[in-house]
Amino acid sequence: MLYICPMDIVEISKVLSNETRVNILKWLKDPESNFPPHQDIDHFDDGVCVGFIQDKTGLSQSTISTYLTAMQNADLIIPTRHGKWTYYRRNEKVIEAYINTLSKEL
Amino acid sequence: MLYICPMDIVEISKVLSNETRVNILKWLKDPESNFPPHQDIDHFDDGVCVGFIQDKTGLSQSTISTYLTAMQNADLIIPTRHGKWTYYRRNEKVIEAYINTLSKEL
DNA sequence: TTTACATATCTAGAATAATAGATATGTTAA
DNA sequence: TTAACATATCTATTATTCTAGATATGTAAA
Repeated sequence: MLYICPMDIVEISKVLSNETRVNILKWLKDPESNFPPHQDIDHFDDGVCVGFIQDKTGLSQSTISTYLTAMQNADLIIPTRHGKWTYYRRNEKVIEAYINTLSKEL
Repeated sequence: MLYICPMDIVEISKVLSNETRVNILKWLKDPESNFPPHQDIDHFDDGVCVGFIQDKTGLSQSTISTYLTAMQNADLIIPTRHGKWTYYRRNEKVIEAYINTLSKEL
């Protein structure tokens, strides 16, 4: 079981206090249903590229990049670079640990 | 099982994105350990009065009142008036429902 | 019926977050 | 190499949150 510092509750809650960021996490649960197929690779094993996420939200590229960086800093998502593209996938262990921590601490 | 609208994730996460508010929720889990006994009543059945919460945080009265109002608006705590004092206790059902919703939706 | 007290609300300044345009960085293709 | 592209970072503006002092409201005691 992954240990999440109780102080992280605040940091992760900050990420979840924005609807777009919550939606991104939800969409990444099921990329096949929520995004078109990638061109260079035929799977979503490393997640979804930034451009697709941006298109889906309708927000600017810089805003989405900022959001994804914040989510990555909170360890909620994991980036992988493939050529020109950065793919983001959920960090299931941290998400689960966060919910477990809430169950215990909150 | 209480239904929590997925949109409430954002509202409740906003409450939890502040360390003082998280602490208040934690303290209210075990008032006997975290607060002195009340004068007029010899129990914490309806929670803890605002003044005690304010003392514990060290923040101003108006700030704590604002926090408690926000937490009440998010249904995380329940107020009860006894004479001059307002007591706040946790809304366990909503807290549990929030965590359940996160488990399913997030 | 004043006075004191507990809490809520109003008002405002400071701090932080949201957001996008411009620019920089890193990658691939020509 | 240059050019094109994907993403990240910088800069700046607007919006929201934090926080407290001042004031209002509601309750109980004198």
